[in-house]
Amino acid sequence: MRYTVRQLAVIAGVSARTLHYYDEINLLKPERNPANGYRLYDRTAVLRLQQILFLRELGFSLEEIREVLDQPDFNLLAVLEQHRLSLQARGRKLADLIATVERTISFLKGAIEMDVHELFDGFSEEKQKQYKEEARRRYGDQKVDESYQRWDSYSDDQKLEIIQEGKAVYQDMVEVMPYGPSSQQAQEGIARWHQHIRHFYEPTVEILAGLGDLYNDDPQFNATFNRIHPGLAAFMRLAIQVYCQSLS
Amino acid sequence: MRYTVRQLAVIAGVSARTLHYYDEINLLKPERNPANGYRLYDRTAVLRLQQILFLRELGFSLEEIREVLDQPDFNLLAVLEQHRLSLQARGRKLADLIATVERTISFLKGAIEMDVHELFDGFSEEKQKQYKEEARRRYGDQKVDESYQRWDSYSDDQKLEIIQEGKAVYQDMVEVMPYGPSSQQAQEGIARWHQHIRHFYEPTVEILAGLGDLYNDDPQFNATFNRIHPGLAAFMRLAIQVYCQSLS
DNA sequence: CCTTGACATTAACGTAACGTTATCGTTTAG
DNA sequence: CTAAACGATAACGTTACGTTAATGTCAAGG
Repeated sequence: MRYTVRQLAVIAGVSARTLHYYDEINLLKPERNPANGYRLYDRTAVLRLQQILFLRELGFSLEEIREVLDQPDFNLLAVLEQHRLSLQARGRKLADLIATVERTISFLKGAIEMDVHELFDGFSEEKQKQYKEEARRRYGDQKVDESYQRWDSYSDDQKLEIIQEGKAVYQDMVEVMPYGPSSQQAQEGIARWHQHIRHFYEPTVEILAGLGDLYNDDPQFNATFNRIHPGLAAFMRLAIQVYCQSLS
Repeated sequence: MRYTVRQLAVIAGVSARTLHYYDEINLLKPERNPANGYRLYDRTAVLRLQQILFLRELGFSLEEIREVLDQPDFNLLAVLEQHRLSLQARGRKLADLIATVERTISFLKGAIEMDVHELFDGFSEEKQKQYKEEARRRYGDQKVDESYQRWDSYSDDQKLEIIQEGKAVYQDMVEVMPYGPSSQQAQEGIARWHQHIRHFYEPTVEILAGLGDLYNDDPQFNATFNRIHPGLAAFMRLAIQVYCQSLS
């Protein structure tokens, strides 16, 4: 009994194109019917296809499969052991990747909380208290409480949206850096930033200037800004100072 | 400061071709020097490239990266969560694959033990006893014990080598099947097989003939041989019979 | 005998993300 | 002024097929 392409394809659960391709790359060459050129697969071809599909499922490339099958005295065990090692290496890489993505996710989540309320609570519990106390000293209990209320009144979606806006604001600041901190462009950027932080509280001139200092003097804030772009923290402080002068 | 392709490529640790390609697919389009058509990458391009490379490291496709970056209000967090899920799915697939390979390896190792001493001990404990008793009845205690000693004297590596040789022997038998069991080719194959099984014991004519019968009459042996090639068991028996006649 | 539908064939392009020539123009160092 | 070094574009190669497209073959029915 010999099979035509489609017959074998159906039996083996592959496409006819796949068999054509295996023929083309000399991986599985069937006999031919001289009358019409049809491919004819006999039992040995079926067996070989089984082997091919088996190894393919194990993740071997067709090239490797051909090498293995065309080597009459190949050591399947050694090949499989080797293959297992490379699969495990891939697994480790994938695990690393997932870990990285997860770290990024939690970093972003943390950064959102931070970014979101960075003006008062910052990063760690300790820092949070520090900022809060400092804020209470500088701006009074009322302002601080009001700020928290304001922020908490947003839904999660709204919070996210605001964060996105914040990112855009800082990105814009980066782009106007070449024009200098007192340039028209930079001042427009700071004005936008001014609007933006209204989501957190009603900013007074002192608060604005204080933020400019905070961005520079606090190592973590500083790092955050300079990670967006080197020199951004310093640029922001200068631009904010100019902005505040123009307000008064 | 603007960078040329190579300059940026060196800074970012990618190839110039990569930058050409990103330009080509509209992922990162630099300015052009109108005089000579050279690409010019400014700071914003550098920033965008950083983002691209970051997302690429996380396993995003360039298509996805473009969608993400060109959406000004994209939700990076949601994208990452989704991405994490697909990575984890890939991880599960890989783990399944590795498990399959490992099962195959231990199956093969088991099969080797079986294949290796199949002539006396076979597959299950029960079968093993059956074969052993049958062997003792047919060939005597001494022969059987000697056989086990002989086999046990080999190292694991040597055992593996012998198994490989066995596979080659049976493979050769398949290839000479078309010539018939009494053909020159088949008889040479049996002679080689005869040599091969010396690794297990000193074969007498009775043992040889008995093995030919065993290969056919025992369902598991029969299946093993016919899995190598349909009809191999029967072919072996016939060829062995001819071989034994020529010996006496 | 002819048509029709289901099959067969080969040829060709498309995929993702570049690597690798190959040819040709431009810039720069000596 | 020349040669090296760098820029540009064009085009093919990679993997494992999927997907048309054009064309030939076979069995069954009218």
